[in-house]
Amino acid sequence: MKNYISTLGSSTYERIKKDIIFGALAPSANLKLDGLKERYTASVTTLREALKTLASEGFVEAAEQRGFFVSPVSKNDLIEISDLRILLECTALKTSITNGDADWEGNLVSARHKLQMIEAKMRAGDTGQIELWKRYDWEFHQALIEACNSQNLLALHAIIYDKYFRYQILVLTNRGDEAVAEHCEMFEAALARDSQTAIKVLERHIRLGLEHTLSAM
Amino acid sequence: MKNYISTLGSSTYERIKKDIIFGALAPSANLKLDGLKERYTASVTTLREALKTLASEGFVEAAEQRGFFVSPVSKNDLIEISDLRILLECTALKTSITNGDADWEGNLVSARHKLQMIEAKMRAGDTGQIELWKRYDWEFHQALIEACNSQNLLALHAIIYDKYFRYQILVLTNRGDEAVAEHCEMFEAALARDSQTAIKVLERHIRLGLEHTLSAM
DNA sequence: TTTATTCAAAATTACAATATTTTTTTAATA
DNA sequence: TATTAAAAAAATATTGTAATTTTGAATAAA
Repeated sequence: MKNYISTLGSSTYERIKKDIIFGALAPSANLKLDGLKERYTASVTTLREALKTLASEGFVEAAEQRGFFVSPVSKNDLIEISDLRILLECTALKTSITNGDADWEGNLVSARHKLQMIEAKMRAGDTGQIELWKRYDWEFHQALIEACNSQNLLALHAIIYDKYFRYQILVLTNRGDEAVAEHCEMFEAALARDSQTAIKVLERHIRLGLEHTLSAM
Repeated sequence: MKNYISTLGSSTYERIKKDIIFGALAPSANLKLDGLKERYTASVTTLREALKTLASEGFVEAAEQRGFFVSPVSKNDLIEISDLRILLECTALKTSITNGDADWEGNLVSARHKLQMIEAKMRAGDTGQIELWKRYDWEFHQALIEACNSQNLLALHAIIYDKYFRYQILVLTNRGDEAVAEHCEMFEAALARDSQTAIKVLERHIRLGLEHTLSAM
């Protein structure tokens, strides 16, 4: 269940990635190796490995011989990312609802329960657990599509999800109640094996999030 | 136009990737750093950077603390990759045909011309230019979807295309005439801005390639 | 036959050397 | 004097090597 991070290399990679997604490393920020060495207490070797990997995933850009910087953000990029998320996640959702077994249902119920708990807290004004909220939102969406029978699709989706999420954090404000209701609808439709409805709601969910974020940029 | 490779790091990355796609490094092959050091005349630092990047793209798998190996192949993986290629490339093709301008048409005509030339040679029995054939096939498919207005989509597609291609090389035999005809049909449909037909042919093109490869595995 | 222990192989990481880019300073020209 | 060009210096990225850690195999003890 837990994602054990054993080597310094992989934990450094995870930390930088998290800092980019949550904005601690701002879009377009210059990533000097000397600076990162202090910040993450790792050697250039380790840091470059992490940065190269992040570059290949698109969280970082590498300017040959001139270092790395955090991938910039733009309205156009957000639109591309949102369209891709709709494409990938809806495709996966459809087959997942068709194929999902009892384990899938159980896991989905569990994920939705945890998401509801944190959503209630957030609604009550507790904004100190954004990381946990991200995790539970992710686990819910992941649980929905997990039975899609394509590891390759899930892998691509995971990256796109994170990129979409960075924009949400960027504008800080949350859609709140509306998004919570969409999660409910998706959950109900999925359990009822109504993939058509589930997909429709998911697309709306992503598209409204896009519009909300766009208007705040 | 040309993809200049300036640092040892990026050229090493490209060489290993090519060796994986063309099978010089066989599926599941163990990638010991000492061995690679000789083969690519590069240091472990450089090699690890390349391998980590390839791992993040899925051409290599990294077993923490126990080294790297070439990603294995399987029928199931090929099916996943083919489905993803259809999803991504058909989506891109649709918008590309809608948006493509005169430059797009010109580039497409050029790409198709070069592809036809090499296809004729291949049909005549010249099998010594598989790398060039790969390049022209790629450039043709890329030219078709280039105007899709999503760099993010094109980036994901590029990786999936390469993974699909590795399987084609793996079974060595080529569909030949059939595939050539499909390229023609796609080209005509694209220029006629008949995206429905183009998409239909593209899906058939990929699916027949899949079946051809599957049956040889 | 199983469990420790030791040894060898291999991966990970730090550090140092090299090469490249960027900035600053100096010199030359209009 | 202002402006451009050249040279030098500083900052930074890239790459190689060596030290450290971890794993896997071989041997010895239970």
